[in-house]
Amino acid sequence: MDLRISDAELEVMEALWGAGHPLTAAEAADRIGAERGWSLATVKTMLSRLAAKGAVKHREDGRRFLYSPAIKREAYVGHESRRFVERLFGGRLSPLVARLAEEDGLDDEDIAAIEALLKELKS
Amino acid sequence: MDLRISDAELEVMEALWGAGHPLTAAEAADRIGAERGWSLATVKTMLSRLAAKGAVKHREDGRRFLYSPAIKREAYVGHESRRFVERLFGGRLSPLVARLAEEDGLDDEDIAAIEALLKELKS
DNA sequence: AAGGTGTGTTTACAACTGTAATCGAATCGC
DNA sequence: GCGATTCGATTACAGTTGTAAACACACCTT
Repeated sequence: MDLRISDAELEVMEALWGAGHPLTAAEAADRIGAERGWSLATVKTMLSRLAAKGAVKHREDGRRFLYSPAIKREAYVGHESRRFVERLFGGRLSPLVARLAEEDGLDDEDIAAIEALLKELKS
Repeated sequence: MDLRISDAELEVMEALWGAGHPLTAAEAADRIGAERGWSLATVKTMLSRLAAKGAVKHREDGRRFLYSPAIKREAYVGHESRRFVERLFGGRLSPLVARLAEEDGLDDEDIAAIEALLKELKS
């Protein structure tokens, strides 16, 4: 998967992933527009671009489209995560943890969750 | 720091950070060109753009420049890391760890290093 | 003195991004 | 039926990115 999704496009993907069911362009815009302050036109552009990239697919429903993600969030997120640790940390996660820890990017809850995960991994 | 450094630009920054002392454009190109296969012209473009962004500074040495990073690698990397976990994981690191773990993005050595870090943190 | 060589600077140009406006066709409300 | 609304599609347009080539000027070599 060599699929790159831009920041703005990701916003739209999150709306689709979050909905859990296909959305029209207008519905997607409703789920975003508020804070982001986007016009409907912008959301439509994003959907077209995402469709061109193969990140979303659409089914016709009368004269409009119902859009849904063509890739799973986990897959995309996993891909980007690997790319990221590769790019900045030589593929190792520990230096990232170290860096965030050093800047107080971690609270106790997060730390506990990570420890639990690792414990799980070793069993 | 709202500084964005592109993939190609980062390559040049890594050369400067890696050198540990100021470099001329030609020297920077030497430290990169090989695998990346860039022309000297490309490296010069990157250095100009990085200078314009304030990511590198240059001192004159006769009729050429000696370039050095204007920001520390740790600062940049920390900034980007926060941005990344914010963007995809709501600011929590644990889901990133979970995702990578699930795709075998972690080897034993890395896991041990993380555990050691966390243990350190709690003391 | 003249021609090559190395510098930074300017210009190039297509692809991708962010952010829409416009357009032509279909449909809905009345 | 006909104007208003709503779609997707097309076009816009400036900024960033990747990847350089061209240019003007200084210096070095012969």
